[in-house]
Amino acid sequence: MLNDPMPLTPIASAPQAEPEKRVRDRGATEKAILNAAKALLAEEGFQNFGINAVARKAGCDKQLIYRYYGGLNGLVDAIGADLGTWVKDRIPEDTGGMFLLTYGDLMERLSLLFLQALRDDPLMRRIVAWEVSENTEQVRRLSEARSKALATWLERMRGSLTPPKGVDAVAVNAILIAAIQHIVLSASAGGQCAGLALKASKDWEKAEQALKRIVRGVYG
Amino acid sequence: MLNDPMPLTPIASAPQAEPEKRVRDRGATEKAILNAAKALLAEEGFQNFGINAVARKAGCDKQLIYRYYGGLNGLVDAIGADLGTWVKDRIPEDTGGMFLLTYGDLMERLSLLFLQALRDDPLMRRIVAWEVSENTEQVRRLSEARSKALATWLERMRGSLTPPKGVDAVAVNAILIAAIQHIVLSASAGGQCAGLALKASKDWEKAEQALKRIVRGVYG
DNA sequence: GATCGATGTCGCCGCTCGGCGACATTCGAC
DNA sequence: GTCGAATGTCGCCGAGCGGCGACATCGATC
Repeated sequence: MLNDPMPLTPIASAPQAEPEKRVRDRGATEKAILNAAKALLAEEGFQNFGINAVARKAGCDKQLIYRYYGGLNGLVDAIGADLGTWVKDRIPEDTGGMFLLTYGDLMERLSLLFLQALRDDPLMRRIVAWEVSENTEQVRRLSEARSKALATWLERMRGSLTPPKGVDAVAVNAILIAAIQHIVLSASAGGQCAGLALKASKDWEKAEQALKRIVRGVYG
Repeated sequence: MLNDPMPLTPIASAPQAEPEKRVRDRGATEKAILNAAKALLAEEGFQNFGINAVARKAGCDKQLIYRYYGGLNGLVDAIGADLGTWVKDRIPEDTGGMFLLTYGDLMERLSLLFLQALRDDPLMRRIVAWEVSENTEQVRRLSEARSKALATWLERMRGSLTPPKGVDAVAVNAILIAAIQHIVLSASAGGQCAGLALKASKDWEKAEQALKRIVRGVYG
């Protein structure tokens, strides 16, 4: 994924194997930094996320992060902007709602899709965990970007379906989303949640079954 | 929150040289350390939780933490053991189940009780956030203690009621607990969750209403 | 060829961290 | 009284952190 850390160090001899010197390519460097930051966040979490770590991972000097992104905050903003692509990757065009007859059909499908998407996306998971653990400027920016991406995704998937009368869909859906996020986070961190094991796919089937039951219970 | 036997500590500030002589009381020092650790965790979260910070807050030398608790891990164990008291504080003896006719009644009540308890307990909130953010030895120990306390609480409150047939109560309840935990964490961190504001008591009423609806939907 | 801005690199600063060795003070047993 | 252990204190170490000034190198332009 990331370019190997340029063996330009003249330890033994002049590298004849490299006819062309590594180009000074600001765009590539910026990309390397951004990718390193995303990868670092996804792999290590926000605990060890800092200027030095990103620079190490990107194989560049940390000064460049200051120059190109204005420091960690700017870099986090860039990650947030990059999060917009999350939506496009996760909209199945073909099942755009024409087979979803009821709001319950829709929410059942969305719940399972969101669950799966979160399980498959370590970066998103780390960001969610970050959101509930800190309240710094960086987190706020990232959180806003994620929130917007999620809202856009829900909006696009919803189509023209409307929730049944008498149900506060915003509140209910917030709770459903909260449940999904926390279940995935718990599983990712400790392999279980409130006594429910969440490791084998059999475990996840039980969770999905329960989730469907809950959605159907409230939305019919 | 915690009884402070020493009137010398000003509010959340490093204790200066007291005119009053400080007695050599190992028990009191141990208590001060434990209280400082709990308070620090509750107030600052796990980000800045370390030997130096605890010692500073306790107004003692960090060496004593090593001596008395065997380091941070032992101190965390002590916090975990202390968590057992959580159960006793939150069992209303009078409404021990005799007015709860159905499992749905029970779970509705438990959900709201748990929600309120979490909202009122910053330490517990921080621990939950810690659980989903890290997977270190310390977190594992603390998490286990919390899990056991929660399970005990649920067990005692459940009484003799049994869930309806055909419902995977373990899975469903895990999702409900996950939802509550994440809602409270999100609110605590950012004042909202998935587009649902969670600041004013009016907001919380909406959330509670939605939660009740969900519980009733699945448990009747 | 000389110049100058863009790009990349190096090393220092002050700080906090966890850990620990060494010392100071007090108290109880004898 | 004496002495040893319990209790409390001090300061150092190596490491990592964010931040930044100064330098090195390259490419385009004149």
